[in-house]
Amino acid sequence: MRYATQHKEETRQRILETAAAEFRKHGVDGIGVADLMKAAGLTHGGFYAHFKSKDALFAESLARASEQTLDALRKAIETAEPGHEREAVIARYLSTQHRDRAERGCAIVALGADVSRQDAKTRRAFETRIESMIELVAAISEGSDTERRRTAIQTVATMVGALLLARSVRPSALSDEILDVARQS
Amino acid sequence: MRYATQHKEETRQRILETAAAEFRKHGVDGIGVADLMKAAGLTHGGFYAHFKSKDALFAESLARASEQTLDALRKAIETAEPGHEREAVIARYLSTQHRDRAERGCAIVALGADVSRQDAKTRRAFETRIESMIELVAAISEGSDTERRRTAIQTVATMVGALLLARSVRPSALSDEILDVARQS
DNA sequence: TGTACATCAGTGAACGCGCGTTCACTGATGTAC
DNA sequence: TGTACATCAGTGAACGCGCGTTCACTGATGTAC
Repeated sequence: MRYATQHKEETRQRILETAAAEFRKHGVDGIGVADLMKAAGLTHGGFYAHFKSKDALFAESLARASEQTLDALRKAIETAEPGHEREAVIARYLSTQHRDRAERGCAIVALGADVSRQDAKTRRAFETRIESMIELVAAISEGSDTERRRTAIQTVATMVGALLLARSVRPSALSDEILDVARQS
Repeated sequence: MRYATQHKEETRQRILETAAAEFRKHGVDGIGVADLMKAAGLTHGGFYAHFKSKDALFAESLARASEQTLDALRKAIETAEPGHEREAVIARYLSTQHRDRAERGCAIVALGADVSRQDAKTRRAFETRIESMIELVAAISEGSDTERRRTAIQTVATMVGALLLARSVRPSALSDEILDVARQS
């Protein structure tokens, strides 16, 4: 099947998009190339025409998932009532929807532990996204530059930790309580 | 090799202890039964005389790792200068040693995402440990019962999130900065 | 305009390998006599 | 006290299976004439 020039690139993007979701849902080692390709509507044989290896796909999927996380953050800031950006971001991040849909959620919570076991190159790429996330939150925080950065790091840490905790004990009263309490910080 | 009555139980405990460390280091799917047994100084064949399945071992290892995390917390509280328990706990949890030794560290950070993908029974068992951790931190916090609980949940969430972040971007200035900032909350 | 051909994205069988699990066996040691 | 035997924790070969990866092939479509 010979296709138009952009067809292969479209397929590649579809695999990447699918993988970014599936890896978050199942973890790096929780899903294989064949199932990933099936989820993208393809057979496993074609995979290596698009990616060098499963590891390479994971590294790109992590970048994609991180960018989606940052985009969701930016969107929450944009659509928030002026002066209430911080609350809007926190409410969205610590919502039950975010807790219950790991495949579309924060890459840090879903894949952070997996990332810490990856090679230095992958971890460094991840670092730039963490830095961007901190900067985004700092921009909607109050005080001097130093204070804003500190607040941002604390806020991000609390949100990430609360979501991880809430997700690991879900569903339960404790899970809801953790989201509630963290939302009010 | 016929052994003394307690010998088998000792071996079982050794496997469990090894697994609690190896799972934290590599993730549930990152290490297999054969390597686990080798790390415990045994061959893989004997595994099923001690545990029903790898899943069953993981569930028990998770409990073991969680108990170790709680014990470390209790020890930090006990050995702290009276009135400075909270600071001692936080300093210990957010130390570079804890960041760099996942296999001996907090089960939530190392295995939280894996737990969220386990069955309901395993998640419920994990919940009781999270609850204990919150109660332990609440006991060294200030204010009314309600305030102490809220403070504890926030503190635990921030510590967990900061450690996960610091570990995933390690080693870097950002990693150290996250630990520093979170320590001062 | 119609036809033959080249292209190449995607298919699916096959590869070696390591996984979780099973099982016949071993051999050191407690026990019976 | 010495010897024969039963026990059973641990061994290591073997199982089917799914993994990541390779590769000969297919067949729809763009292009050349």
